[in-house]
Amino acid sequence: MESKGGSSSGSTSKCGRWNPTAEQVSVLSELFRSGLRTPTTDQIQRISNHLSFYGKIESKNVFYWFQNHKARDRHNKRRKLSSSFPHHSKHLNLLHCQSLAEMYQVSEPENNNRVIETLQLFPLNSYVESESEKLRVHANDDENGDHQHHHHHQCMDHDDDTMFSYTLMGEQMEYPPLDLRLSFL
Amino acid sequence: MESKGGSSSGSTSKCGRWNPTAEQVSVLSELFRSGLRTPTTDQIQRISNHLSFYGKIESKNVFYWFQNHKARDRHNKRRKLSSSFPHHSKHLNLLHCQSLAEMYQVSEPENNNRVIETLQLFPLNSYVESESEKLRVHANDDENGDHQHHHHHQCMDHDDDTMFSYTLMGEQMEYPPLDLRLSFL
DNA sequence: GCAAATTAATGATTTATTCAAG
DNA sequence: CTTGAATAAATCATTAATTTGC
Repeated sequence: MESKGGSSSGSTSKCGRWNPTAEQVSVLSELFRSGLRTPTTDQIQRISNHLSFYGKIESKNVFYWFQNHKARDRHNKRRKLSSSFPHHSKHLNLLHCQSLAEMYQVSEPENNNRVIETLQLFPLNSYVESESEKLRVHANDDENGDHQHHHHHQCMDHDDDTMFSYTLMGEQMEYPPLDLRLSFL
Repeated sequence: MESKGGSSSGSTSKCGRWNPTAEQVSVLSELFRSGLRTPTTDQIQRISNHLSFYGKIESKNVFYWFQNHKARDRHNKRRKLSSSFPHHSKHLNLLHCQSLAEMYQVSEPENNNRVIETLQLFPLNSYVESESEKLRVHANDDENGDHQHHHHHQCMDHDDDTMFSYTLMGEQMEYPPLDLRLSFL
């Protein structure tokens, strides 16, 4: 609420640290997106000048913003790459590949094999994957039987890859309660 | 009505497309609410396995469900956010894709001169994706403005790089539009 | 009550962007 | 500079809800 309270000279926050307004962040993000990564001193000065219209800002804030943003962006990208492997890329992987396991057989994670501990039982305490770190596991996937080749017409071939139900377990069971049903993760 | 007619192997519908049962949707929603957004192949497999108890399902259905749900959730949140911005007046409520103007980098006397050749306007509400989602900012290393792929899209197809004006968005605005605000560089 | 017609949801495809290996 | 990998956005398409006339 305070981030845009003062239109120009941000009086809201105690001047502990720069608190960018939404507009400032937008402009900075756009500059970043446009390819600007390490602005020159001159550019920093200009950016700061113009952003001062939206709130209190100093040149060093701009400098730090770009530095932090560059680093975090790189970090995020790296994490994203390492943690998510191809499930599906268009219909190449998921739909056309006979065995995804061949492609996705990643090595066994050392000790982090199981997934999302928080979810394992009751997920009532909502685990949120935050921007700082979404816990993600490169679990070795066992076979994924996604082999479909569907063309533009329906009549889809249902290779029911995972066709076993709880009836295997013997008795006729009711639907398990919702919260228990999540335990498979 | 018939959506759960077949308890397990959905024989009800003609296999046009997956028709999730209420239980399946419940579980998926619960997982989503718990923070799961892009399940790994392994997770998809498990989810599909366990949801098959409630009806016919395939892995790709799980995958698509999460994709769609994530996208639509994000979309809804974005719209909600943008509509709940009574703060700054007029020009702030640009919703989706609109590329209003392009701007050029003025020639910097220095050699370090980033380009910013064609900027599409970015959504102003993009600074908050959702409460459980990371702020996504992207770098772009498009240095020399050679876009070899421009498409015919309906929403944004502005190639006239010299056409822009403030008046597009209204008459008197407090803040210049974002893409123009970059012209100070 | 019931279906044809219409609308709203949502499953499934296609397209556009992105970073980063090569 | 090119291309691979992986989305996320946008779009297409089909199913369910619902409206409507009988």
